[in-house]
Amino acid sequence: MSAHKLNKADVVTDFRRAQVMAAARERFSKHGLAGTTMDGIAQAAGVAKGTVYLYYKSKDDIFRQILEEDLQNLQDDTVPLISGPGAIEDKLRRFFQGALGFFDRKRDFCEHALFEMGSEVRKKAMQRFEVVFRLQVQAWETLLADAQRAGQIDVVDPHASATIIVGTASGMAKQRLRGWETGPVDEAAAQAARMLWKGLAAR
Amino acid sequence: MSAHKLNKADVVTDFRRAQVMAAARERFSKHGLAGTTMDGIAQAAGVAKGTVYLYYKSKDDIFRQILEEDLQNLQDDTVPLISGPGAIEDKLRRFFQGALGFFDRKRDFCEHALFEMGSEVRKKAMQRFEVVFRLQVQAWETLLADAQRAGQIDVVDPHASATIIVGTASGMAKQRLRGWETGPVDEAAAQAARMLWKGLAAR
Amino acid sequence: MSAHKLNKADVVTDFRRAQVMAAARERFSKHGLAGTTMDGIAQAAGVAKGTVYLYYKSKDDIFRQILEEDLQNLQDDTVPLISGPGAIEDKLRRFFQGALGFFDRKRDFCEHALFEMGSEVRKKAMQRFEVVFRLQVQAWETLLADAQRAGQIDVVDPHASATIIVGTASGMAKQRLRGWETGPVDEAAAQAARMLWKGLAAR
Amino acid sequence: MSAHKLNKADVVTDFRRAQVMAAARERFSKHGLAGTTMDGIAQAAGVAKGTVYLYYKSKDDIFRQILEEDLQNLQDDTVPLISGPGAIEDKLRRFFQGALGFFDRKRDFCEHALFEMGSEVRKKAMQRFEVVFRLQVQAWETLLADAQRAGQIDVVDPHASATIIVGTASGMAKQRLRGWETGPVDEAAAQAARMLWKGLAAR
DNA sequence: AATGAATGAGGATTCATTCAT
DNA sequence: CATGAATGAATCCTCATTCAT
Repeated sequence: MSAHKLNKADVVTDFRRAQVMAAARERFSKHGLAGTTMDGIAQAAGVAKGTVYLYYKSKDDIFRQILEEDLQNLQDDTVPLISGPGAIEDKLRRFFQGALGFFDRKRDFCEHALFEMGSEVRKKAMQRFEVVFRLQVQAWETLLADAQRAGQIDVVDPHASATIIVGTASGMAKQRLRGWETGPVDEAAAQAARMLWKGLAAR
Repeated sequence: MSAHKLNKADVVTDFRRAQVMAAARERFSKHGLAGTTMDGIAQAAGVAKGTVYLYYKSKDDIFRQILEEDLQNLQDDTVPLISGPGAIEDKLRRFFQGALGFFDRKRDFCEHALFEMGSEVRKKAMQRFEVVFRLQVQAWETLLADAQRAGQIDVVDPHASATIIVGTASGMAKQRLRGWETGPVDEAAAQAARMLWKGLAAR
Repeated sequence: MSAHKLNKADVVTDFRRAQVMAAARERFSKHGLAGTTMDGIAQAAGVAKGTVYLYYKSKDDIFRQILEEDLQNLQDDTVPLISGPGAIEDKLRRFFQGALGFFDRKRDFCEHALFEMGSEVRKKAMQRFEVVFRLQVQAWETLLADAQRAGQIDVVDPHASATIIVGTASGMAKQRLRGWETGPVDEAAAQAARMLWKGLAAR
Repeated sequence: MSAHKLNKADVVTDFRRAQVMAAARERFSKHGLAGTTMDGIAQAAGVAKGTVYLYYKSKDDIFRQILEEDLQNLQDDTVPLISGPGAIEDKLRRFFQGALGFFDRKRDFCEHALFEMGSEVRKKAMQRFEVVFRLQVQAWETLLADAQRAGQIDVVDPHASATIIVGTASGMAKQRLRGWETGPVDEAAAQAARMLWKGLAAR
C-alpha cells in the first residue's frame, strides 16, 4: 500500500531533482566543472538558485550524482553481456559496441567532467570508475579462463588478456570522445573485436 | 665551448624557471588545475608570488608549458621507433613500453591535468594531444600497409588496425595511471604486443 | 496611478543603487578614482563588497554612471535657457549662474573625477563632455547671430564670442571648484554677465 | 671658483635627472599618472629601474617635479607681462597668448596629469597652481585699479574683473586642451582680448 | 653608480552558500 | 516550498620599492 503510493510532494520532488540534474548535465557538458556556476544551473533549470539547494547539498553533490548515474549506465551496458550466453567473438563485438556507444552518447559531459573534479570528488569518482573497470576485467577473465579450460582458445594469462580487452575499449572510446575517430560505432567495434579475437584464438 | 657559454643571469633564469615548474608540477599533481593557487606554487617553489610572474605570464601559461613539455616527451618516446628499423612485433612491444612507461612516470600530473583545464586551454592542449595521436596512428598505418604489401601480415584495414593499437596503448596507460593495474611496464607491454601481433599476423 | 506602481523589488533595487552611488560619490570625491577601492565603497554604503557588484558591473561602471548623471545635469542647467525667451544680458547671467552653481554643488566629486580616469573611460567621458560644450557653444552662437541680424549687438564672429562665453564660464567654475574664489554664485555670475555683455554690445 | 665648477659627477647627475624626467614626461603624457609604471619610465629612459630611484625618491616625486617645472613656466609666460610696460589691450592679448600657448604646448601632459594625482600630490599641486592663479589675478587687479584711477577704464570691481580675465584664459585653454577648439592661438587670443577689452573699456 | 631580480602588500572580481521573506 | 538578495572568503595579478651584486 505504501510502496507504490507516491503523494504529490514526492512527484514534485522527483520532477525538480530531474529538472535540476538535466540542467546541470548540460552546463557541465558545455563549461566543465569549474566553469559551471550554480547560477548557470539554476537558470538553465528555470528555478531560483536557492531552489537548487533544496534538492542538492552542493555543486559537488550534483556532480557526484550525475557521475554515479552515468557510471551505472556504463556498467549495465558492458558487464552483463560478458557473462551472458553467446559466442566469445560475438561478446567481444557487443562489448566494444556498449563501451564505445556509451561514450559516444555521453561525449560532451565526459569530455569535461570525468577528470576535472577537486581531489575529494575525483577520488570518489575514480573509486566508482574502478569498480566498473574491475567488474569488466573480472567478467572477461572468468570467461577467458573458462574458454581456456574448454580448449576453445589458447591464452597464457587470462587476466592480462582481459585487461588488454578492457583497455582497448577504453582507449578507443577516448579517441572517439575527442572526435579523433568518427566512423560508425558498429564498424569500429567489429574491427576491434575481430582483431582481438584473432589475437586470442590464434595458436 | 663558447657557443653554449651561459652567463650567470641565464643560469639563474633557467634555474628559477625549473624551480617554479617543478613546484607547479607538484601542486597541479596534488590539487589539479583549479585547485592549485599561485600562492601555493610560489610557496612550494620557495619564492614570492611576484617572482613566479617574472618567469611565467599566468597560471595557464605554466600549465601549458608543463603540458607541452610532457607531450613532446610522449611523442619522442613513441613515434620515432615505429618507423625505425626492426621487426613489427618488436616495435609493438617497444611502443607499448614507451606509452605505458611515459604515463607511469607522469602519473600524478596526468591524473589531474590532462583534462582539467578551462575550455580555452583545454582546446589548445587537446589539439596538441591530437597531433601526437595522429602521428602515432600514421606511423603504424604506414608500417602496416608496407608489411601488408610485403605479405608479412594480413590486415584488411591498416588504418583501423593502427587506431586499435594506439587506442589499446592509451587505454592500458589510463588503467595504470589510475593504479588499477600495477605490474611491471615491460610485462604488460610484452603481453599486449604479443596479443596484438597475433591478431595482426593471423591468417 | 497604476503606471508607476513599483513593486517592492524595484524599490529595493532603486534604493540600493542610490545607496551605492552615493557612497561611491563620496569616496571618489575624497580619494579620486584610482584611490577609491571597492572595499571602501561597499563599506561606505554599508553593504558587502559582493553586493556592490549586484548593482554595478565594475568600478568603472559606477564611475561612468555618476559622470553621466552629473553631465546631464550640467547640460540641463545651462543649455535650454540660452534658446529660451528673455533678454541676452539676462541669459548671460543665468547661464553663468547655472554653470557656476553646478560646479559649486559638485565640487568634491569634480575635483577628482572629471579628469582622473583610465584612458578608456576618460575618452568616453570627454566625448560626453564635449557634447555639452558644443551644445552650449551652438546655442550661444545661434543666439548671437540672430541678435546680430536684429541689430541688437555688434559681434564680428559669433562662434568666437560664443566660445569665449562658454570658456569664461568654465574657467570661473574651475576657480570656484578649487576654492580660489568663494563669493556668492549670483554675484560672480552677474559680474561676468555684465562684463561680457558690455564686450558684446559695445560698438 | 666653486660656483661654476661642475665636476664630472654633477654633469652625470644632471644628465641622468633630465633623461629620466623626459622619459617620465612622455609616459605620463601617454598613459596618465596611474597608468604609468616605473618600469615604463626606466625603459623609456634607457636605464634600469633601480637607477631611477637613485635620482628620484618615488613616482610621486618625479611627478611633482615635472609639475613644478611646468607651472613655473606657466607663471613666467603670463605674470610678468601684465605688470610690464604697454597698453592694457595689448597686455590682454599677450596674456591670452601666453596662457593658451602654454597649454597648447603641454597638451598631452596636462590632459592626464593635472587632475589625476592621489590626494596628497594633488593637494600640493593645487596649492602651487593656486599661487600662479593668485599672481595672475593680483597683477591684473593692480593694473586695472591703476587704470581705473587714471580714468582709462571704468570698472566697478577690479578684483572681479581680474578674476574673469584669468578665468576666461583658463577656460579657453581647457577647450583647446581637449581639442574642442583648434584655431590658431594668436587669433583666439586676439578675439578674447578684444571682447574683454570692450567689456572693460565701455562706459 | 648601476643593475634588475625579488618582494609582497594591495585591489578588483567571482561565486558557492545562506536566509529572511 | 520557492525565491533571489546578500554575503565575504578566496584568488589572480600588478607594480612600487628594496637590496645584493
